[in-house]
Amino acid sequence: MLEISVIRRDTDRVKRGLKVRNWSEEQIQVVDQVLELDDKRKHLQAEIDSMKESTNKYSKEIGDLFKSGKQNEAAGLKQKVADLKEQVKGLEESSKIVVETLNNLMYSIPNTPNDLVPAGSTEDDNEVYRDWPGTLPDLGEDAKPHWELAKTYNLFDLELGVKISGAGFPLYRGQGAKLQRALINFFLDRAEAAGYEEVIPPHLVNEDSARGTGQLPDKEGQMYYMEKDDLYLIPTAEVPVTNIFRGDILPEGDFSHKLCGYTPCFRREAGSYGAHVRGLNRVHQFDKVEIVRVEHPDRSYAALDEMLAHVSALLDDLKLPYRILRLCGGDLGFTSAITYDFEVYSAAQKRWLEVSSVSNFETYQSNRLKLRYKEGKSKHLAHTLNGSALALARIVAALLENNQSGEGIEIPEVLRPYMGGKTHIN
RNA sequence: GGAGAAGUGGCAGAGCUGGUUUAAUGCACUGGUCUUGAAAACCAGCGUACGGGAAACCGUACCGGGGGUUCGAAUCCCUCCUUCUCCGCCA
Repeated sequence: MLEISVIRRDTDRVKRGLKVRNWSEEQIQVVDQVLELDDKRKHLQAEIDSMKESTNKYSKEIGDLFKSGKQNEAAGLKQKVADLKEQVKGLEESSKIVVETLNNLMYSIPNTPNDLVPAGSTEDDNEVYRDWPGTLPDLGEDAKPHWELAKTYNLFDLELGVKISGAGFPLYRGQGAKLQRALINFFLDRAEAAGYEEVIPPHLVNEDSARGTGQLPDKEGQMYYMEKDDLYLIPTAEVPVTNIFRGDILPEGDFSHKLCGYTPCFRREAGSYGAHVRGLNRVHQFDKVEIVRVEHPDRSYAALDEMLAHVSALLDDLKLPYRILRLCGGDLGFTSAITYDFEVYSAAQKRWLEVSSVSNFETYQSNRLKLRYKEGKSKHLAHTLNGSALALARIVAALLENNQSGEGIEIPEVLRPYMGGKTHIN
């Protein structure tokens, strides 16, 4: 969440940010409410503290009286303390309500967008940051969508997934399963080569973790929840990997934190049905390699550029046509200051599929995580970033469609070492 | 899952018959004295959060989390979590 000190100091900027996110003037008033409540909170706290100071002093005096055998003189003081405690109790109740209300409001304020983020309300307002320079492949009318190709070559089976689990849980098999494995290994090897340390994190996380990266309370309905154990299935590796740093204070200059991890991702995607979610376009479980960085505020945007270059290189090597979008305020994630989406062109469906999202959260997550770094004697919130590199299901969809031919599906050269040297799936 | 033990500041570790504990002591760390330099020795400092203050500094809270008893809780009670030992189960 935003720092209260920032809301106080840069009130106008915070409000402008909400406007970029398409908030109404009325909604934006929440900022003023927060400041009022914080004042209230401080007042109450000061009052409570000074009363407690008195009770502490009286208690000490009582102790001294007892030790010097003047028990009867303590009675009056005891009464004073009892009265004060009664008052404190009342004030603490008020304070609790104020703090709770304040926190809820704070949680409801999204990150302030970077100045580069265009205003806008829907995905149609996203800015094309880098378009595909070439012409898009035209496979003609005979081109098959990936779900048909999957049947032809026995790559994945959605009906079996339905039988075993339900809609949206694909079962990969044969060359399709191997292709998943190949892509995961390719992505991990590339991340490792770029200096990211590989981690295999837990796939279920507790509430603190889900809150730390901002999935809670904003996206509660998006996650699978295990009530019996009070755990959430991760919607992305971002959650367990970023939470590695929850509560940390990094030593001076210690910004070598580049992590990558493969995990399955689980998303409820409630209410998303219809033709546009066919096949692998939108599923409840998919595989993804994520890259995560913790950076000094002065260098986080340089890191973001590196991450964009990293993801671009992956897609270049897979020979998939793609474009990069800079998300507009209305489409920007709640916790993000700026997000670039990568979309690949899926030639049979003739549509762009989002395969990566690379974001700088600046201090929004680190404030919730209490992730700081030391600089001299002071401590400051670090910047956190992450990006998909890459999400598999839609990459597979595009790969199958774009690479189909009479000889089967051509395997991109960079994947062949992972596919037993084969050039085609057939 | 069952039985038992334990969780104290960066680490180790006392306190746990409730009130000189503002959490002892050691190590680590920082500054200083000494030294050509270093080590050793000695001296001093050394946690986090919130609030007040220009600052020095002051106040409050924190001894796994939450709640309770009491004028007063690291210390007593309840509850949850975690770790360790033994047993059971198991990839």
